[in-house]
Amino acid sequence: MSRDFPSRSGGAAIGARLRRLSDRIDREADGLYSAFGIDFEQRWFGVMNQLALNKAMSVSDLATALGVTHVAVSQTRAALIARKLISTADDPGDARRRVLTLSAQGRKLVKELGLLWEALNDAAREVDREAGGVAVALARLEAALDKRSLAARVRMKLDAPAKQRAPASRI
Amino acid sequence: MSRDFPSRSGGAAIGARLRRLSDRIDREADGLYSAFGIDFEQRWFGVMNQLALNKAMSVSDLATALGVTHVAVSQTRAALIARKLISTADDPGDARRRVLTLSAQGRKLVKELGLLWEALNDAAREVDREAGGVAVALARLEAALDKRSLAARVRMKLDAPAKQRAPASRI
DNA sequence: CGAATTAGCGTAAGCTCTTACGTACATGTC
DNA sequence: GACATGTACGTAAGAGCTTACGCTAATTCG
Repeated sequence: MSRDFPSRSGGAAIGARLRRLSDRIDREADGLYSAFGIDFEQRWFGVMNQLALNKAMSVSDLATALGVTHVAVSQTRAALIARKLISTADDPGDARRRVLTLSAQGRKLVKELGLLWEALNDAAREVDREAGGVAVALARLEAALDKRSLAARVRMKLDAPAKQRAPASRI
Repeated sequence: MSRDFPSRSGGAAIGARLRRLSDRIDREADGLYSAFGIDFEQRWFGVMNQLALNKAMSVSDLATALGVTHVAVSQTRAALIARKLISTADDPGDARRRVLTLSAQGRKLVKELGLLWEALNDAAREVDREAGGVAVALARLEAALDKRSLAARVRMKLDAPAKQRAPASRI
């Protein structure tokens, strides 16, 4: 909570806001799977999608592709193995690596989900357009922070004695 | 993980992305507090800020203002009471309610944090401008989803037999 | 060639929210 | 006045990530 960036719009914390947004989207997707009688969870999407696109991937490759830690991928790996949707094998070229692939059952499910995923994607694009490009804005936000971190910007502002600051206005 | 909305930019899941962004911002702010020798956590900001602005507020008022559940506020309340930054009292007009206020120590800390918060806010606005208005885009995203949910949009797309769809393109 | 360093991955525990539930209180209805 | 319903809030437990750690394997360096 209390993550403000920047904190306007009624002072709603952006962190909680972002999380609520993503939770909402996931919940709606989960609801669609249920409505279509498909035993699937949106949080598996990334791994299943990547394996459908790339045949076989390691835990660390998936982590990089999905932008999460290898631990999160490992946790999803365990859930998908339990449901027999993927399988793993040792990498003959590197004993440290595990190669994940879709099982026959997993491929079948991905095929089944194809139309729904396509429609989800179309709907997501539509909403993003209406919102004026959230994804692009987020990419720019990441780039801006990479260029100069928030902490560095704050330090610059605190070290600028000549500049006259507006009166304090917390939000 | 695997939350795609929409899923491009290397397929990074927007959910994880949003969370990483907010975690990053919080961590940078926490780092600044440490650098200035101030025992404070960015996650308390919302509650402390609201109490500084509004004198006294109930748990549910804070929850509404901050856009989180009352449970999250209650959890923060406990942490801030443990650190003697706020205090609570019964509401004479409604025995169900607890009124939270800044303690003397809390007011002193808020005063101490004033300049840093202001600089943080300026930096946040600056980054938001460079990113092309993330907060505004997020507000529009919420509004678009309120207008028509993602699930409703998906259903419309699946129920559109006349429209010819492009070949399946998972991302 | 052996030691040091880096890489891959699984497990445990923590973070910061959430939902579910229960208790107490306030309000509305008959 | 009694009962039903709604509200406020605290606690327990869960979600979905994270960090920390440890083990094994591969690579680098002297």
